[in-house]
Formats: sequence, C-alpha cells, structure tokens
Amino acid sequence: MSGGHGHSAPPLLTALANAGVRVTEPRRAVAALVTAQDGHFTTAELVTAARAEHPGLGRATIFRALDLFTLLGLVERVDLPDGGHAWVACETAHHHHAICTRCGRSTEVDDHGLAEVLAEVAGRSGFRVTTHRLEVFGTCASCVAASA
Amino acid sequence: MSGGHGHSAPPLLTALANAGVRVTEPRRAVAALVTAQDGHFTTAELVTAARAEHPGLGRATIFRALDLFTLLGLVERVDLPDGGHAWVACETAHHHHAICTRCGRSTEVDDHGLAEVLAEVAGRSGFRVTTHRLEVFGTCASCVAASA
DNA sequence: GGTCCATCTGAGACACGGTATCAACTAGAC
DNA sequence: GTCTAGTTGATACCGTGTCTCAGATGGACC
Ligand SMILES: [Zn+2]
Ligand SMILES: [Zn+2]
Ligand SMILES: [Zn+2]
Ligand SMILES: [Zn+2]
Repeated sequence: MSGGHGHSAPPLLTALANAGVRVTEPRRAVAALVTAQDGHFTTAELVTAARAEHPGLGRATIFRALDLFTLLGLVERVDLPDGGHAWVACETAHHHHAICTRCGRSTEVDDHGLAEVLAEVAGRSGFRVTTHRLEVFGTCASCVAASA
Repeated sequence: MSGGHGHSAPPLLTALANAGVRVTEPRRAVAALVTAQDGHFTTAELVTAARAEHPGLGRATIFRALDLFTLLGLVERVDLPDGGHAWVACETAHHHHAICTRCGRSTEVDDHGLAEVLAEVAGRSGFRVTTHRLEVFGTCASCVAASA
C-alpha cells in the first residue's frame, strides 16, 4: 500500500475538482494528510503531522479544509465517548462507523435494521425523525486476534 | 409542576444519598437546577441559571456535579449535530434519546431492533462491540402539531 | 504567456468549554 | 464538640475551534 509510483489523483482531490472549488496547494496537502491516516484521527494529530510534512501549512487552513471535506461528504466527524472529536475519511453515502478503540481503524456499518428502530420511534410517539447518528465502539477482528 | 410545596426529595438527591457520596449544599443546588430544566440543556445554560438562582455556586462545581451525576447514570451527555454538548436527566438503564431540535425535549428510545444491527456488525466482520451511541434528532409530536 | 479578481491563505488574536491547583470549608462519623 | 476526608470556589490555565485581515494565488479570459 505504501510505495508505488501511482499518479492517479487521490479520490479526495478528484471530488474537490468536481465540486467546483479551487484545488489549491494547501488543500492538496490536507487531502494527502487525510488519506495518509490509517483509521480515525483528531485535528490535533493532523496538525502535528502537518507540522512535520507540510511546514507552513496554517492551522486554520486545516480546520477549513476539514470543514470543506465534511460539506462534500468526503470526511465525517465522529464523537468519541470521552466527548472529543475525531474524523474519518469515508464515502458520501449515509452510513455509520464501527470504531476500534484499540487501533483506531473503522468499518462502515450500514443501516440495515436501524430503520425499524427509527420507525418505531416515529410510530409510537409521533416524533418526526430528521437525522440520526449511530456510533459503535469496540475491538476489531484483527485486534481481537492479536490480543488472544 | 412549578409551585407546590412538595417536600419529597427529588430522585436525584435520593440517588446521591444511596450512592454513598456526600450530599452537600452545592450538589443540592445543581440537582435542583438540573431537575428544573425542561429538556436538554448545555453547561452554559446551567451556569447562567445558577448565577441567577444560586449566586456563589462555582462554575467548576457545576462541571464536577455533572460529572458525578453522569457517573451515577442520573444524567447523560448528548452530542449535538453541530459538535456541541448538552445534557439530559434520565434513568439509569441503557437507552437512547430522540431529541426535538425545536423545543429541546427528549424522549427515551429503547434498543428494540438495534441489537440486530450490532449483531450483524459483529457477525460479518468479527468486530467485538463494547459500546454504542445512538442519537435521534427531529421534531416531537407537539412541535409538529404546533407548526401544522 | 500575461492580466485580473474572487477566492483562498497564514498569522495571530480571540472566544469558549473544560480542567488543574490550592487554600479554605464542611458533612458526617465518632 | 472534634476531627478528617471529601468538597468547594477562585483563579489560572489549556486545548479546540473561530474570526479578522492583509497578502498570496488559482484559474478564467485574453
Ligand atoms: Zn483494531
Ligand atoms: Zn443511519
Ligand atoms: Zn418539540
Ligand atoms: Zn443502545
């Protein structure tokens, strides 16, 4: 996965171009940082990585890029159990994440079955659902295996 | 609900006593503030309310009390869609909240059906689930009715 | 290639949520 | 009443995220 001389633009950049926003050098840098992350990452981690690999890249710019990527559905904010925030690169379709608290990697979870839960909320109480968020935390298969 | 001269200790206080922690004046004050809230509330709101009704009550103490109540399962943190935090008073059993984004009131949602979703995550990928969080946002029945 | 302007950037100041420290206080056990 | 561990409030502090604004730059148009 590392190495290789692939020139194919990372999907993140292609998406940027398609969205009709400027593809600038700083945004390219943030995109590179994001795709380099394995699993979820905090802004602090990204800022640290930036300081090493892209000195001169401003902190505010990182936050702005992350906001932009979020708007475009290329990245998603995760609310950690401790109240902090992290991010995951992901596809644009609606889904959720199962996050390994050990290695930080995340698997996408689809809604199969959740619709029922939501329908019940709606039906029983007359509540009209507009959004929902589901976050699953645990240990991924390989971390389970590694600790066995 | 307001007024009245009921002397029955609020459930929050009884729970404190049962948990074997000191029932202090400041904690009583925070408990009163919390039970006075209708729906979810932010720490900022609680601090403001405190300034009015319990001058001298320290900010840190409010945070500490909230932490304690959380530990005892009397209150729960909610992660708002905008990344902010709020709190809801609630029962100690595992459950989730359907939060009205209009009036702030919340209904408890139980897991009926969610177990399946989690089981599928586990089964398909070998992920071992330890915690999860589900938050549902929308408009409650009475707000729907009010806006019709 | 060169010109131009809306958009974007970086620096730094700022607002805010939450935590750490520490001397003074107090609940509650004896 | 005495005593002590647990608690409190003031205050300083830290981390996260936002705002402002002068200067830079992407990319459209020539
Ligand atoms: Zn893992
Ligand atoms: Zn969903
Ligand atoms: Zn409502
Ligand atoms: Zn649940």
